Order: sequence, then C-alpha cells, then structure tokens
Amino acid sequence: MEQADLIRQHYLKSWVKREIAEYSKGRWAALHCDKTDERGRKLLIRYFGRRRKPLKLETIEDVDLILKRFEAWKPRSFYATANLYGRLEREDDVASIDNISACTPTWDIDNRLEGWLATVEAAKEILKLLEEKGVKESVYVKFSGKGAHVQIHPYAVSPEVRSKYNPLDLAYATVEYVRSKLQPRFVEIAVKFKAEGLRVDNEIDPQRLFVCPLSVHRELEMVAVCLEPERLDDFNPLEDARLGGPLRHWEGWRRHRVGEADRLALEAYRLLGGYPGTYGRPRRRKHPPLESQIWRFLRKLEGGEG
DNA sequence: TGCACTATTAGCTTCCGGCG
DNA sequence: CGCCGGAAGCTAATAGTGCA
Repeated sequence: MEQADLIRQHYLKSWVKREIAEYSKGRWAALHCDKTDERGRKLLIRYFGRRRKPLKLETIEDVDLILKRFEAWKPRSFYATANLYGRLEREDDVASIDNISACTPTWDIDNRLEGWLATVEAAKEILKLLEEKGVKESVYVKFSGKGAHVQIHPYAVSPEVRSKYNPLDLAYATVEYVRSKLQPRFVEIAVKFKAEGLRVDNEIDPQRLFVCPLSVHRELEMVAVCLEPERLDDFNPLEDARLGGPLRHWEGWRRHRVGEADRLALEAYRLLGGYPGTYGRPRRRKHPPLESQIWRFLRKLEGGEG
C-alpha cells in the first residue's frame, strides 16, 4: 500500500485519535506534515488560523478537525509540549513560563533504530534510578519511532510543589540530575553495544515538543507506542510498531501517583537549580554597565567636593 | 573647558543549522 | 513553522583623545 494511504488509514482509527487527544490535553500541540516549505523542510503547524491560536487537541473531534484542515499538506506526526498550560487561547499564553501548570520530565534517548537493545539498556538505567528515588508508578517508556522517551507523569509532582516552584524548572532539574548521575553508564552502554549514536539528552525547554503516543514517526514508517517499564524486553520495534502492522501499545501511560516525584524534583532543584535560559522570564532590569556607573559616581563625588 | 572626532562595548538584529 | 543557540554584523551610547 502507498505510504500516504498507510498514514491516512492509521489516523482513521478512533483509538489512535483518542490516545493522541488524551495525551495532548492541556498541552500545546503541533502537527508535522509531509509537505515541505521552499527550503525543503517539513511544515510544522503550531498555531491555528490568522489569530494564531496555539494548536490544541483535546478530543477525537479536534484531531479529526485538524487532520481535515491540513489534509492537503499531508499530516504525518503529532507532537505535544512537555508543558501543560493553565490557559491556552492566545499566543501570549505560551510566551511566559508563568502560565505553565505542570511539566513532563522526559529523558530523550537518541539512538539508531537498529540499536534498540542499547536504547532499552539506557532506559532501564533511568527507570532503576527513578525507582530508587521513589518514582515507580508514574513512569513509562515511549518508543519514539526510533529512540525512546522515558517520561514521568506531570502530576507525579503534587500541586503543592508545583505551585511553589515553576514546574518547568522542576522538570529540567529532575532530568538533569538523573542524566548527569547516569552519564558514565550511558557511555558504557554505548561501548558495550557499539552504539556510537547513543545519547541521552535533557531537552526540557520552554516549548519542547515530544511525539504523541500512537503518532507516526516524522521520517520512518514506525509508530510511537508506549511500553510498560516491566516489559521492555518483550518489545521489538520492527514487529510491534510498524506503520500498518499490529501495534503493541501500553495504555498505562496515564497512571500516576500524585506526589510520587516530589522528593526527587525538590532534591534535584535544590542541587542544580532550574532551567538556565531566560526565555519567558521577566526581562532583567536594564542598567548601565558597571564601568560607567563607577565613573558617574566618581564624577559626582568630585563635583560635590570641588 | 568645550567641542569634534575616534574607539569601545553591551545589546540588538539577522542569519544559519539542527530539531521536534 | 517556529524555536534555540551560536556567530556575525550592526547600532547607539558613551568613554577616551586631541585640539583650540
């Protein structure tokens, strides 16, 4: 069957649309299309219409609407932000980190598809450390279509903690903390499996997108499926996640225990601090450079005395 | 001391590659 | 598409200099 047809068939399934919509709920969504711009890059739609409303997908009907609206551009992949937002109506709502109500700590394991065993090994290391830190029921692994994402449910950090600290900062620190602790292990794994492409990145930033469960991969003929942490060994990408083939997808990505990640998030935040960028934060107060401040001060002194 | 010119610099803007 | 981050280029403010 033609590839475009396979994609269209895939998104006809209502359970596929349901997973995409439920995952995207509260997040800023995006649609990657096969149509390319004049520079040969695939179109990524993040806003809707002239008013540039952030793309939002909350129901199966929303997914249908978007697919229809952008039909001509050949929709291919669905993404959603790591962040959940308080309000998501206008462009402003995604411009400030103050509007972030929760965030999904995500370890992005980059690797070639053929290196899946190494990807699994890296994911297991992360899961093991998370479990040692008390985070077990709110974690899942998502096969991205190539590598994998280990994600903690955004509500595993309690509302109390989320209201006290910015959720993006907490998520950033959480990912960085675990990642840096395990970095030597990742290198060992890369060597052991001869997976030179293996990398575990902290990509948490104010607008970071990750692929939605059951989305088609942006290049490969693969589907992003969620995996139960205990069953990583049972999964074989080429058998279980091929576009058009039978899909093994774990719907347990929703499960979580509120507050389970509080301790880890706070420990990480205390140790490392939050997201280092300035985007979305109030701009630093403008002041003259130190040098000229001193000169001004000296001149004032001289003027006053002489 | 006042003025015109030059040098310096922080902070913009613009471009690019990489990415989801 | 829109973003990040880095590099390069630009700009406006102002420190510094020479001269009358």
